[in-house]
Amino acid sequence: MKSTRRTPADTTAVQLIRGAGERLTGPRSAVLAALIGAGHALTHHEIEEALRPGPAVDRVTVYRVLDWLLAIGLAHRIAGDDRVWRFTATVQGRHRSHAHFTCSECGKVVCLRDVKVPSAARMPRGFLSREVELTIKGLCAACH
Amino acid sequence: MKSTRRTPADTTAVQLIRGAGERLTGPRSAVLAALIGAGHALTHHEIEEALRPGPAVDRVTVYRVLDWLLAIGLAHRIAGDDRVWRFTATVQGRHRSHAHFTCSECGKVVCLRDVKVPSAARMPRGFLSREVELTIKGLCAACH
DNA sequence: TTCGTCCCGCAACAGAATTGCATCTGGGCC
DNA sequence: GGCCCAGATGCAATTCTGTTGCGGGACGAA
Repeated sequence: MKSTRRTPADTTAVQLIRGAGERLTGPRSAVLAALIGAGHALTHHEIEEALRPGPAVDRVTVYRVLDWLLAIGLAHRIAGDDRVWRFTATVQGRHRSHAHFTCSECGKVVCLRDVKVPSAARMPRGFLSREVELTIKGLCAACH
Repeated sequence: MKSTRRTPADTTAVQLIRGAGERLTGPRSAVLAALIGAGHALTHHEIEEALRPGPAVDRVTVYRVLDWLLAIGLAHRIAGDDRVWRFTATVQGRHRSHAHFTCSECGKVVCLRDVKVPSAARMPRGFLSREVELTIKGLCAACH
């Protein structure tokens, strides 16, 4: 799918990592570029696929790069219904509340930008709300 | 925690299974009673704990009973942020849309009854919405 | 009581993610 | 440009969660 040629996503990825003052390495920019270039949330397996044409990257390294992206806030992690983590590049300015669509058939996850999420809700005594996530389950265009 | 003595949850569980016209067995009523008696969503591991004082039940049997409870609609399954399924007894009349709270610290999940969930949302072309789930992440009373 | 369905327990398996450790490297510093 | 080391990477082994196959046994209808 993706060629080894430099893409806009690559340069964006490098800029983001540099801008964050973090160490730049091959696996890091490659994984981030894959997330940026994808139109939906990627599983670890899909990320490996996307990295295929380039130099080989160890599975464990991908996991560690993803953890690192989460830690510095450049990526976001979603728990799907198939017990597999999915990752997206973080879009600036949208952190706390957002909506996702999950396909019950193929597991595909996409971020829904237009859906507004209730920002607050009544909680049991002593509970603290930090983040609100709205998940819509159904069938995607391909499985419908 | 729970004694082997018969509890209200036990009798409710037996009634629900009988009422559904399903075969009644020890593991089935025990698992359902554990779900009914708990104040929050239970993991498979927590269910095993809850069953501990009674006769031993195999791990696989617990999984199968849970699948069966899902199939006949007596239980509901929630995907937590820690890649672990959690289960609750289904409350009559509340199926399609509901809200959960997840503790980012200990992973505890509780159902929120008072929160109303947006019933519909604008979807990308060709996508079909079946179920809407609202998840609030934060800290529970114990971890706060 | 008899009997057939299907439930249970045991064992082996599968997939995702994590941990330990030795090696290598990005980039700050001279 | 070359040196150096914190920390990033690769490999192997392990943990954790959940699934599948199969033979024996129990539930409940007749």
